[in-house]
Amino acid sequence: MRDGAPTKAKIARTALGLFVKQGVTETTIKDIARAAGVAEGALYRHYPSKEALAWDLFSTSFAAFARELDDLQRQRATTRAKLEAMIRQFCAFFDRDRTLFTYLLLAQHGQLARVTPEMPNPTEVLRSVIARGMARKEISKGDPDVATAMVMGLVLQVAVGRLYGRVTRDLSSLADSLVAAAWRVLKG
Amino acid sequence: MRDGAPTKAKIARTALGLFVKQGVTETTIKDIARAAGVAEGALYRHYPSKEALAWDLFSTSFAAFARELDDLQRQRATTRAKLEAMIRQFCAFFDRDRTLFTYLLLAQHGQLARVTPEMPNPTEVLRSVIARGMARKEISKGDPDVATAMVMGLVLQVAVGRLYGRVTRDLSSLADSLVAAAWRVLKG
Amino acid sequence: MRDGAPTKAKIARTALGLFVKQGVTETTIKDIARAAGVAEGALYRHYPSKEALAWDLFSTSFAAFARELDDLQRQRATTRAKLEAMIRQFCAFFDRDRTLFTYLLLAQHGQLARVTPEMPNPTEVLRSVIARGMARKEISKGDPDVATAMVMGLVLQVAVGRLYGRVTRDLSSLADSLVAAAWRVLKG
Amino acid sequence: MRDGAPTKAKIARTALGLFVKQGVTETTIKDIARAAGVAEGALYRHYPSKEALAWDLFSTSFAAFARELDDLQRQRATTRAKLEAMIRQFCAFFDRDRTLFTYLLLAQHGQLARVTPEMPNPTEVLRSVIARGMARKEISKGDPDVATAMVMGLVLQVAVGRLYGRVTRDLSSLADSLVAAAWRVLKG
DNA sequence: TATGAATGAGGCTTCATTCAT
DNA sequence: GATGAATGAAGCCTCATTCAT
Repeated sequence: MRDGAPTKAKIARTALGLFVKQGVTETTIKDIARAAGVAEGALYRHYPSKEALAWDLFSTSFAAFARELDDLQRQRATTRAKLEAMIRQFCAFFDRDRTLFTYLLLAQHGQLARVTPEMPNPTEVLRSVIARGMARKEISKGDPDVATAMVMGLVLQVAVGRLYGRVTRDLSSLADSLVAAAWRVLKG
Repeated sequence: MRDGAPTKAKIARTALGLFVKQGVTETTIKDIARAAGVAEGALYRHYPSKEALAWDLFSTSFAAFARELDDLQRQRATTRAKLEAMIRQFCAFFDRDRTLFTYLLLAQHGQLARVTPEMPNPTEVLRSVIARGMARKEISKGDPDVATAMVMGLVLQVAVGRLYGRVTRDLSSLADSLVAAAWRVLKG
Repeated sequence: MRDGAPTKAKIARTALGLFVKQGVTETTIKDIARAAGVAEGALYRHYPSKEALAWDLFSTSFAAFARELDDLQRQRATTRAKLEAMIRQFCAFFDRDRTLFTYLLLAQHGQLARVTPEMPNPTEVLRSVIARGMARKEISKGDPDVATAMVMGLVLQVAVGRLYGRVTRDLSSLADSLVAAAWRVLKG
Repeated sequence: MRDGAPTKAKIARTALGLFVKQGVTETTIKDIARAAGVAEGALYRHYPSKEALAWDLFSTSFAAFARELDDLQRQRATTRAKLEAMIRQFCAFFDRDRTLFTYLLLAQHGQLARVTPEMPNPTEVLRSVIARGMARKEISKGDPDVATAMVMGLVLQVAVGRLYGRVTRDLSSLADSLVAAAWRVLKG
């Protein structure tokens, strides 16, 4: 993080880490500048405001992850296969970049409120898979929103446990268990 | 002489609502005072600081809820009955006081970080029930922390869905489904 | 200081102590009330404001002390006797009520600025004795204001030394030295 | 990029004047900022707090003045010459920068309480000269702390008189009288 | 582009004073 | 007379943003 990286990337990465660790509001421009090794004013050369930085960090990756999930899901035929691919992707994402995962899916900053229905959205992708599965009778019928929440919660809360150190194995190594549990929840 | 108790209660309730809606940091003393219909200084007769107010609100009810869960659990014999009682309690709590539930269990303010191991803790209560159930072979063996996270996530994420309006039925009316799903997760 | 004394006296004495120890501005009504064992509002039954309290404490005793000095001085014939009587009175006053002495003569609160020329004033009494002594040629001629300051400083700074613990004997036991020194200063 | 040094100097000088005129506690950040012609926040780029500013102003010059006195004293052989040099330095300092002199030696803000025994200290310098003079029998024997207080008071109170307008000549022009008076006090 | 000093609005808190009881 | 809760102005300080260099 010293100097090789261009300033903008350095700022983005540093800010992400601080946003996750302390929250967006609690992170000051000075914090970011100091940690990134640049001057305070430098940030404004690349982002119009702190809020814009927070949103840029969020929206870019949030949509990208949703698209990844959707691509994966499309390449599978059965609900079971789609679900499995998606959960494995969640786990892989977490293990690869815990900080970004947390920022997108666990942190309760205000960004989520700015997500519009048109934006690609991981929860929506999961929901559509589940709803289709119900229609196809591959899983038991029920409220698709409730089912989606259950599966999402199942996975995310284990990620939280990993974050806090209560869960000690990598998420990827728990993927089989997560998939099995999710499937039992959906299969009824 | 005037009785300060009603003012204190008004401040506490108002602050809770604002903390949940906007976050603790984002809520100003002026916000609280205005919404509670008191002067800014009034707050400081009842709480030493905004931070202390946020913590008092959290810690008092957090521990109380954990104790409720524990009492319930003790009065049941089987793991299944314990689990069911606890999940119903979560649902009832949510339906009765959504704001408080959110503040204690969903909001990501810094309060959770201040919970000490000695404090009664809802997650710990659930974990001990699950760990015991595994020992007694009433549920399938596995990492109790992972299982706890799964069940907790299952329930909490549905509460989140309800909060955001995606789930439209009261949690209590979904309790049966939640218990069934949780049981399938644990039963293996 | 518990209860026997009437409230007003209790407040006055307590306030004086705090004013000297911490300064008037730095002493709050709450400080006074707590130390005096009364409610905050009680003070306003006896004094219109904190400032009025500070001034009352000052002006009453300041003038009284000046009158004492003046009485003493009048009862002596020679400048030497007058000077000696006054310095002994300073010492006795300090030893008897160090706190009040400090408040009147050493503390740099704003009260001194409110002293009007008509008010009896210890420095003025000393000055008139010195000026008369010069006129009578009992002491060497010079600027009476300079001479007054020298004598006053001589005595007061020793009081300061006593206060801070650098000087360890009571002022009264140093009175002879102080008188002798003052006299040498004035005699030229 | 802008150079902060002039701003810092402006703040320091302005604050010093206000601290002397009204006292530290009675001087607000707004007062300083307005008088210095800068924004309130500017102060905090140069000093961490108002208290730190007050202390910095005090401690820097207090120690420097003590060192000056000590240098002067060392370059003289006799107690009489040392005393004379020091008193002349007091007078010159007062005449050159009355405000700073007042802040260091006359104002009763809390700074004096923070002076540690290791810090160079004008009173200590004077005391050591007097103590040595007594040991060498150049002046009459006695309590060196009492003698120090007397001489110090002699000089300082004349400065006070000058400040308040009762004494109308510059201190430097009174130096001879002060030295003579101090010497009479010490010579016994 | 980068730097970091300067700005100034606004946040948290204190505290003299008032007032209902 | 006394109590202490309530008021609200004002103080100190923070921090996103601007701007001279």
